[in-house]
Amino acid sequence: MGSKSDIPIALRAAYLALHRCSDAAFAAQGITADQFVLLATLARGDALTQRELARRMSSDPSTVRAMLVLLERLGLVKREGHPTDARARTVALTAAGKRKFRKLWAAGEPIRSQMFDALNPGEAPLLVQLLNRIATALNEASISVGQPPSFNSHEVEP
Amino acid sequence: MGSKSDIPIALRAAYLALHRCSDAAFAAQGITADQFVLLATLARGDALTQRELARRMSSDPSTVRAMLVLLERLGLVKREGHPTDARARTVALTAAGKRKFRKLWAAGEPIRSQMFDALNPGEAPLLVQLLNRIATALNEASISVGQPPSFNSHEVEP
DNA sequence: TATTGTTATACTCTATAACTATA
DNA sequence: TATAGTTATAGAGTATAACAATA
Repeated sequence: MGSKSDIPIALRAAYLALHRCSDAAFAAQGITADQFVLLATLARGDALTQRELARRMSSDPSTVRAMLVLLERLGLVKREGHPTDARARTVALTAAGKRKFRKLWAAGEPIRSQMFDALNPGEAPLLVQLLNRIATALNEASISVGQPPSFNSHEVEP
Repeated sequence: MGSKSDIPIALRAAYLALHRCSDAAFAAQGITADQFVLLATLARGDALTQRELARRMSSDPSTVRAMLVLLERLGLVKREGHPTDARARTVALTAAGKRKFRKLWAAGEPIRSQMFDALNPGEAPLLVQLLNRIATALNEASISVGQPPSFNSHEVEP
């Protein structure tokens, strides 16, 4: 009964530690940990719709919109009309946004190293795999609860 | 270079999935995931000071105070003067708070099971261990950055 | 002097619901 | 009818700084 109920606790403690370290590391550049995640998501897949961006950040379209308005004011992202779907808008990093992200990525390197170095050889991929299994299980569960059975095309990464 | 930068992503995805599932599971009882964590922390160690409570939740005294005011209004926790330190106040669950927590714990059982069942035998303790190592590494790092070198008595659990 | 807690304050993230304009 | 995005709105968590009372 021990480790089963310890999983949520350990997961929370690790994530909050990461979040605080990230906030501290990026504060000098006026960026929050969550804003960094948005920028990083754009950096690895530009010209996403807001919906797709929200999905990849495992966030909410409304939340993402508020963040985009903020980052647009800082000149780090730009939104343009979607080429084929007039309802949608595509989001991308500006040139300044790309420069900013490179600096942020460098500022975050010590954090990634600290996490990686806390593990023995081979444990990092394993950890990632276990976390992904858990995330998938939880997300599938919430679907089956919230919606009637249906076809769900459910991929994690492109 | 892959799994190293995947760790933060996977950690975030897993935690946010947990947080959303928890919010959904507790919403019917008018409690948030974070409030549940506070109640659970009190349930396993009653009569803590607010500072100690904040530390164990890896949160902030000011944040915890706001949550306590809210939970006190709901009649789930009570604060009393500390027996020996007149500055401090001890926090404890009320009888209603204990009943509430038992119901919440039951409501959260499916979530804990989904996480546990997503793992193979023996992987759960391993995952907890890896997460704890990461949290410790990150917390120690933030201390050594934020403060001049000094003696730091740094334990995780009593 | 250092510490516990309170207060005031502000900002970010989160999320729902109603709305528009397209598909 | 369903979807993409906007708007209004609300609340919850986070955190800093100044302050009182006490150690």
